[in-house]
Amino acid sequence: MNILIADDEPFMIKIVKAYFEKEGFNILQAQDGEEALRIFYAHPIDLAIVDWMMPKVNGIQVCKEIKKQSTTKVLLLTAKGEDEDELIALQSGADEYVRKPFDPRILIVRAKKLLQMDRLIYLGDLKIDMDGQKIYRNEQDIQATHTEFHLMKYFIENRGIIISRKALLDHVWGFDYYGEERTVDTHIRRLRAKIGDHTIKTHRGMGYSLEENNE
Amino acid sequence: MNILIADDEPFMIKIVKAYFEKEGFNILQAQDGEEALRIFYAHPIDLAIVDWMMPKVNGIQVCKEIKKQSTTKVLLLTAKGEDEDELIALQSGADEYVRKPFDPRILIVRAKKLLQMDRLIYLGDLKIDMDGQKIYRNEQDIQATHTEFHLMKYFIENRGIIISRKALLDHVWGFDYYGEERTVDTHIRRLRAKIGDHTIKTHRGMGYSLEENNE
DNA sequence: ACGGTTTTTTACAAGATCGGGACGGTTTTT
DNA sequence: AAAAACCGTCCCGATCTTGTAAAAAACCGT
Repeated sequence: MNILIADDEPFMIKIVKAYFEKEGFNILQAQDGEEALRIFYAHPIDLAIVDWMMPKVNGIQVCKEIKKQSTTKVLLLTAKGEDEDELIALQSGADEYVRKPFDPRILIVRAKKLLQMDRLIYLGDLKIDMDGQKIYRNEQDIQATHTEFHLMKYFIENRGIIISRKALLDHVWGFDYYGEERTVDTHIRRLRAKIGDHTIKTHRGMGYSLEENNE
Repeated sequence: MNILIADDEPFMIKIVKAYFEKEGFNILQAQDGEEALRIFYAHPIDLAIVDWMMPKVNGIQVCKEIKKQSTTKVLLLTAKGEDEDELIALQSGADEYVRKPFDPRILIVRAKKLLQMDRLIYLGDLKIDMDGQKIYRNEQDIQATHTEFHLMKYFIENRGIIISRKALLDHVWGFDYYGEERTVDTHIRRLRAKIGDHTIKTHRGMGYSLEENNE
């Protein structure tokens, strides 16, 4: 998850950065609006946390520019406290608005809400969207088929533990499915080809398991 | 659009009601948490604006109850002003949090944002006017029909995720619609003809999805 | 090192799914 | 009233997915 923080106060960036990195986010930083946009165009940003008052290009302009190009989430920060400003912020397309000074935990909560972290699962270079039924590898949709996705889903729900072919047939294909156990092998193989060999481990005579740490 | 307002101060309800009705919303009101839930169960509510401090059942509880049952949006109102409270509010599942006293216009903006109204969405060479019910391609109105627009709207509200035909029938045609699933295909085809083939992607055996980046 | 067993790989045919064309019925516009 | 637009359904050919079988490779205890 890449988060861009744009603020002209180095101290502010330092604080926010520290909190977000503790939560496992990857942080990119900018000191003014121009730099913010340059970074935005050069990297895949999931969320931009932008201060309103910045040199060169202000936060509102950055927000509008980002929103014109993409669906990247934007959170506006501001030292101002007028209701009027909040209106302008929201109308410029910002997804969220937080007033300075703020409790950093609130920023985290709001950021996570914007990023819909609850439906996304990260596993090494993989990202699984449980709602969207998609699997990404290095941000690229691997185009998993129906069975492949449900296989992956069941592995994730039982990650780390060894699952027998029978259990997989029962849960992915349905308990009333009648077919060869070896069919599972083929689908494991197809899935492996898409997500990388290392992620699903074979346990001879027992079944397969999804490994937490791949490498 | 049905909005439920729950607050124990009649004056508060009166103000909010007035503003929202001016915007064309249909308002239902409750004086305490118990009444709020009763109304919620009896009517299709799009958004619940709930005061934290209420007799019998408080706002947090109402929020949790609503979220347990549905995906109805909840906006919490509060006279308190602690950051701590905002955290509790968001963690209880509330979608938005507004402190009293507030500028009614902000409440409107936030409500509309939650309801995904009044928004212009850009998607490659497309522009979708959620409010005006129009879709433009290269600034040209593509003259989408009623069903086509609502199909598009639902895709946008769930962009990037794979949506089954059944889900589309349920949400675009209505959960009580009885008809062929393949009808969806035909409308997808007609929509594609107007917006370009690339935007809506087919996922064999799963459904369709609206892609963020059309390359 | 060997032979039996289990897993991986390859190949292919059956089956399911989808896109597009066409059509008739209904509603809206002219 | 006629014409146009819109909607839902059906069908067919093209395409993708899936299950199975069979060959190749890997594994394991002796």
